Amino acid sequence: MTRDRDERSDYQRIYAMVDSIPRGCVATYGQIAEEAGLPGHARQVGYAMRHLPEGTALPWHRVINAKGEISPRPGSGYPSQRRLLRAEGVRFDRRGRVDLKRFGWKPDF
DNA sequence: ATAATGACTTTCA
DNA sequence: TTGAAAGCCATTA
Repeated sequence: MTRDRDERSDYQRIYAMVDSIPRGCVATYGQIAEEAGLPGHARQVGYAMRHLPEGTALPWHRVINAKGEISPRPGSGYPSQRRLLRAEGVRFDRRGRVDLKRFGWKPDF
């Protein structure tokens, strides 16, 4: 995975950003990518998440797409993410969408 | 090396 | 409001 000498490269930044998301908040892929210094790399953020091990301590469940919904990923983890977010105080509306206006994470730089 | 893929985003209809 | 199309770029084959 090209992580032999570029350990603190893009992926590490992405992971750091995700890990910096406060509890009870959510951030979009594009937001993370942009704040991580990777404008337009929203997809790569998703790639990074997909490569995460199952036992990761990273709060990947706080990362959602621009629509405010959970991104449809393969396998089953959708209900898990929904449950985790709800356990943190994030409210979902009828359609299963999160109000980014209220729960959207504001990076402090 | 090129081609296909995807846990995205934005814009237009 | 929804949905389709194009743009985007690292990763995979």
